[in-house]
Amino acid sequence: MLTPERHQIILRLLKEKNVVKIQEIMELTDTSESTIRRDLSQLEDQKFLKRIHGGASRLQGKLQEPSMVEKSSKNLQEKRMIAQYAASLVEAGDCIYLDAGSTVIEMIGYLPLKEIVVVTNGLMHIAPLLNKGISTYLIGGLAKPNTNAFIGRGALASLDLYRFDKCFMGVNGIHPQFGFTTPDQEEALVKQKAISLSREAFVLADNTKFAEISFAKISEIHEASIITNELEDETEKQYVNRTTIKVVTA
Amino acid sequence: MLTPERHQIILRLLKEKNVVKIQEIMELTDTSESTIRRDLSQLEDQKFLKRIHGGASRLQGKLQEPSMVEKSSKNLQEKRMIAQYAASLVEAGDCIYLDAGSTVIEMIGYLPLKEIVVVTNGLMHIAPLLNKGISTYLIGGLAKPNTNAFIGRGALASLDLYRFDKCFMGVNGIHPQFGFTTPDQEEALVKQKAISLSREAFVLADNTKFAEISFAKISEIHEASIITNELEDETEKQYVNRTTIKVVTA
DNA sequence: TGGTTTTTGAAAGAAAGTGATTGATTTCTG
DNA sequence: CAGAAATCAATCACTTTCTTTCAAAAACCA
Repeated sequence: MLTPERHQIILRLLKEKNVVKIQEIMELTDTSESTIRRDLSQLEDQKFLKRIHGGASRLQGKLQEPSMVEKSSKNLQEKRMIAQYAASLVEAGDCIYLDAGSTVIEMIGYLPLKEIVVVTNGLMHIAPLLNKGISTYLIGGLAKPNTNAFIGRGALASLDLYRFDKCFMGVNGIHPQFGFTTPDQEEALVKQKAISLSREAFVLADNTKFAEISFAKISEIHEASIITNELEDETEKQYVNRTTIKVVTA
Repeated sequence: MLTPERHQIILRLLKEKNVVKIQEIMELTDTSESTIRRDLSQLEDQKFLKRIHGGASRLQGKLQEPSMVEKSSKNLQEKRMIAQYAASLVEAGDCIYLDAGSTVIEMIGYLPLKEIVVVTNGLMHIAPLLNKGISTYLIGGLAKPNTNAFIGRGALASLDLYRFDKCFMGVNGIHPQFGFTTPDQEEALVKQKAISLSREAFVLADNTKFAEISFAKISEIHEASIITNELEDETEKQYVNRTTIKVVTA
């Protein structure tokens, strides 16, 4: 695993949890303690986090925001392009599943108004969906702090009540060996189950995501499509050669 | 448990209660007295709190939170009194159900922080519960516009996964013949089911509510209590003669 | 391919965190 | 006010985590 990949994972974890233990990162990245320590030192030098005894903590204050805001706004337009295309796939009468996550949430604004039913595990999706007058179901389960997603046994059991025409999944990374990845195993289980209940699965991923726990081997998704923006080289294309890939351009 | 996590917990406790005992923190964090003492010393050095005999107290000054900003509504204060009393019934280790609704939501601020699990069907409850660091489960189901409650088949099925020590229900009205009432049948079904899964049921009702579809005949609730503020006459008391009634006064 | 640089994992001693104990101090109670 | 109970600071032994160092493995480059 490449160094910047690990760094991404660490920062993502921190964003969700405020505090991460070294032990935790070791397990997730399958690397040694030494390596993680070096990573944390580097990230601390770059002012991305603060090292603490036993791990690292997010540094709160002004220094954090500019980089994050900058990044999100830079990616936002690309996310919207992807989201808009994904939304165009939804047809009248469809029952669709929307995964929690920032890319998927952008779909809501572009969804057609006609007679669709949406099921989701994303808390933040509810308000905009209801605003559009769309029939909205939330699956139950344990509320996961900071990500506002629902996971766990309750979530899985609730999912069993539904069948979907299409599901749209967010993703943290795409890895040639592990498939689609996310840093939280519980979340991975929910994604996995939703996919299994859906006739077609679509994965929304901007091209920064091609670089954590896998929730589905690419080959396991039968009718999967990855919707992304421009890929920079052929190396990335090899990751997705077993699925349809739709590249959205400006 | 990492040091900053404990510090977070301590500060959160202080934010709620102004004063916190060492004993209390020990139980909540499952650490020794020595450790908590050290934590308190550090936090005092950082000017986050003031140590006092037996624990710590919030230092009053600039950093005060605007906790009682919204005293405006007369009804709100009565709701809060009722909610505060109801919250005081919750004990460490309890698994409780919180009904959607404006009176019940006021309970959240008064809930004890120790090791409780909350299950709810109220969308608006999630954020404040997570803010307090409480383990929070949402039942699934159809999102009902405007009330932000979850109802329907999915909600009922999700409920089946849980058992509650106590449940706290909002109510629209109390009627001598029909019992507790609510205008939406679907919501009534959810309330009914939650009550049936709970060892004890509490109904929160300010006295304006005494006069729609019943979700439970009063006699059907075995261990029910109504928590209300002052009742104005005996007529109203007759409504509740088959249950415990707790009248909260200022 | 062969040499250089970078990355990695392991090990040893240093540092920090933890829990128990002691005896002093404070608070409670009759 | 006096004895009991609770709380406190200081210390010690123990555990975990940290830093430093070094050699092996991997990646890089000509």
